[in-house]
Amino acid sequence: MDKVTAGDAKAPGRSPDFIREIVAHDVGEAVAEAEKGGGGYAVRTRFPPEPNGYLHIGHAKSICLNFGIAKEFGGRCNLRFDDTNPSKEEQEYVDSIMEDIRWLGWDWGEHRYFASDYFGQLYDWAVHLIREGKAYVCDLTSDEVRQYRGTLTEPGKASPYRDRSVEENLDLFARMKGGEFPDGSRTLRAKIDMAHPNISMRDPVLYRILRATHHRTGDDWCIYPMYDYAHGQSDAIEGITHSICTLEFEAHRPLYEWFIENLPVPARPRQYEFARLNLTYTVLSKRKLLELVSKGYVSGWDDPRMPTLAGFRRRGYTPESIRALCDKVGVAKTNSVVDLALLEECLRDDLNKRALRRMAVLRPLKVVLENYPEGQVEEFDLNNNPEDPSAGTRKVPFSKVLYVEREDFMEDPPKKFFRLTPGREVRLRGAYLVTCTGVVKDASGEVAELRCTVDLSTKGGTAPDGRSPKATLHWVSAAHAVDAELRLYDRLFRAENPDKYPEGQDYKVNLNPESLVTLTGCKLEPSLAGAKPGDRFQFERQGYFCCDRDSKDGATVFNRTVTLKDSWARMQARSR
RNA sequence: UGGGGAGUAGCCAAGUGGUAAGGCACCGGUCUUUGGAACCGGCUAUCGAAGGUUCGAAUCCUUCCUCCCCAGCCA
Repeated sequence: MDKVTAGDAKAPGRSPDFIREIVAHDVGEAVAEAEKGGGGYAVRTRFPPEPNGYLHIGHAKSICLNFGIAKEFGGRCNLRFDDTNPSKEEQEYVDSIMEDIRWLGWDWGEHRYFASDYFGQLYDWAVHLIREGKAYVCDLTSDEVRQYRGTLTEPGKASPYRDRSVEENLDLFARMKGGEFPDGSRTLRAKIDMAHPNISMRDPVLYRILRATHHRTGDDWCIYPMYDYAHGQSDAIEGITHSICTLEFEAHRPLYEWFIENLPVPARPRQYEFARLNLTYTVLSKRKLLELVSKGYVSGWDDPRMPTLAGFRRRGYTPESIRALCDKVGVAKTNSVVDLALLEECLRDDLNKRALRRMAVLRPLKVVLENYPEGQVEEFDLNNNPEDPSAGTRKVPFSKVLYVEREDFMEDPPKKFFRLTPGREVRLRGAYLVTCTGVVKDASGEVAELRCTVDLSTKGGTAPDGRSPKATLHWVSAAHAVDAELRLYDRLFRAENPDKYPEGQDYKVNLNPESLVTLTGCKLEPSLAGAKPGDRFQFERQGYFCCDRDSKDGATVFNRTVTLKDSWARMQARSR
């Protein structure tokens, strides 16, 4: 038995949630008991994913809760795959789940288990229930079972097979296991109470016959335990003290407890329920995520628009930012929908402190500096991160022909537009103050090029007379620029609640047609040439970007993780 | 109309009989070589409603209202 430790029940600056309060209380009693010479215990939790899909941000909340509590109280958190339905579960999913939990920053040590590890024990316990007269083999079809179950307001009625003898049940159950009966022809059911007001207590199914190759046990079994029967007993086998799950299992708790009370299990875990995480502009149901992937609405489980951990990772989110979100949303029992903006803020807060700054021009507009010497190249030292002097500086080349952002020029600007316009002086970040002197247009009248003059006395961006333009622009030297593809991602759904749609439609009508805008021919400063997939940067004035794994030599690809806050854009939107 | 839960600001969420924390969003302002960041201020909540108990109620009692979950051989 692990050592009893109280740990720190209180995260700094935050009051403990109701589950941590329960755990702290239980640990307190265990410590007191241990001091009186009793056994006591250490906290044991578990994260129990079903390997039938990729982990998403909703799982992150559960992961942080379970692993977080174990860590804070000096206990342990097991990783247990709830793999009782081989028709939906795959090895690919168990691999991705482990990768994602590790990426999030948690470690289950040696304690990785599978419900399928317990199939033998679970079977023996089912036999035990039969012997006690508390379970029976039922020959009703699934339709009949449904009819016999009753409704929310009417009691069910007993299955005609409910009173089979122990011997007959034992024989039948063994033959179910032995493969003598076709799929779906019989079930093993608990004998509880067909009139119970809680429907999950009306003789729930424990085992069904199902011929499917299991990702771990292969074809060893043709009967598989149901969740309700497998979960609590798996908890008991592992010595779980606090079995934390989401609200929809609250009604199953009496059944969870019924099994624990009626079986010779080695421990008495207790179940607690909390509200799952929901986000605006996001769907998190596994069915929908699977549909988006399998029907090609996104490029895969790790498409940067997916709310999966793999998607967030590829998009450029940090594990720290996701953990910060989980920390900030709290743990309670109210159904809630958290604003996506909170997650974005967690990310910006993290990356603002850590991401190196770079200059990248998304939509290039050529600028010729008329009075700058032809062929001359200067190198400026720019801060890698103004928030963190220890991040140092890097060299950025400057020359006569540059690119600036097309959006940073307007020939006929509205009031309060501070950037480039004919006759106006702006600062080129870290370089010089320049003034727009001319506009060159192409045959169609589009602005093709800008002419500017440089004030050579403003080297580094400060004027000797102290004048300071209102705008500072990012730029890239044309001759030194690295070409890149930039993928500008936006929310996958345009509706705050994607599940609200017109009659006869479905959630997919809310898909955002502009969730991905791909830009090619973007111009990056040369220091970005060596970026590796996964590297994150702040492209100044644009947002945070992450080098994508699609990058090849000479063909760099960056994903936009999130934009910077843009008060100009907000102002524009408001005035419209 | 059965059972199980939940209602505190636009969104989360503390609060556990002593006079409503904090975060996000939003709105101002200061500062700024990122229209970013930082900093300051605002957002002044009939605590779902109505009764009651109490010197005192978001917290206790009663009734009512609204929302969520449960009728898979899914988890």
